[in-house]
Amino acid sequence: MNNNLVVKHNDLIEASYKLTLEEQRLILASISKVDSRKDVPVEIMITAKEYAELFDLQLKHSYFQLKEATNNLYERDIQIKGKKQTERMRWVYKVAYSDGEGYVTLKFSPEIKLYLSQLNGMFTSYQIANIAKLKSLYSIRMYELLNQWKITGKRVIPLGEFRRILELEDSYPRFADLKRRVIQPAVDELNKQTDIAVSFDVEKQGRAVSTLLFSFSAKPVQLEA
DNA sequence: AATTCGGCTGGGGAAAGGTG
DNA sequence: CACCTTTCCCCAGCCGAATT
Repeated sequence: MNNNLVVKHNDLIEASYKLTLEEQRLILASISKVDSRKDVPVEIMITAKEYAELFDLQLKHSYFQLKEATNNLYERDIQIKGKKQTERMRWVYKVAYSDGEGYVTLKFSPEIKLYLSQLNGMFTSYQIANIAKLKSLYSIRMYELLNQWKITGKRVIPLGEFRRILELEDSYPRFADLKRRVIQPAVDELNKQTDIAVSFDVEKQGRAVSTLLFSFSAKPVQLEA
């Protein structure tokens, strides 16, 4: 057993991608099996039981969820901003579901591995338990983006950058809608379900919002359910 | 211009419930 | 314990009206 720690290079935190909640959970469960100081295991195995326990789900529902999430994940891609180019790649290059045995295996793409292992500096880490209760699509991403700046407790993100990271460039053209359907729900959920207390403000250029300003701090230690 | 608020729709998450 | 289908409800996403 490990301590279910997720460690990602910051370029991965700020990469542009979109996953469903289940796919996101699968990725995080997989990453938690990687020792960021060492090499990524060739193949990672997740059992339905582990999955259910990590995210507090009923076991009988986790089989199908896990199977579907795994198959969907195979199709997902991610764009990572390099120095000169933005690279597009897949999360995994192989997945398998073992019928009758209740587990999946997956292999991270070689390129993705670069952001998960042999890390020294420029990475963000947190416990899965801190985000296990999050259900809203963007909450987990937001948690990571904030956590990256844990030392200062402040995160400033240009609006365009925020949209790029969450792949919301073509959605919610009106900022008011983005705020109501994405930012506010995520902030509310983080305040309710995680170990940090968050508030946010905006900066305007003329009349339009140009930058998001998040402030956050660790909540006083509370009892874990 | 921008905002908030109200409301509509489609799709998906997850609960309910059942099989072997 | 492993697996599957059906059903329901929530919410992502969009839009109009009133307001600043």
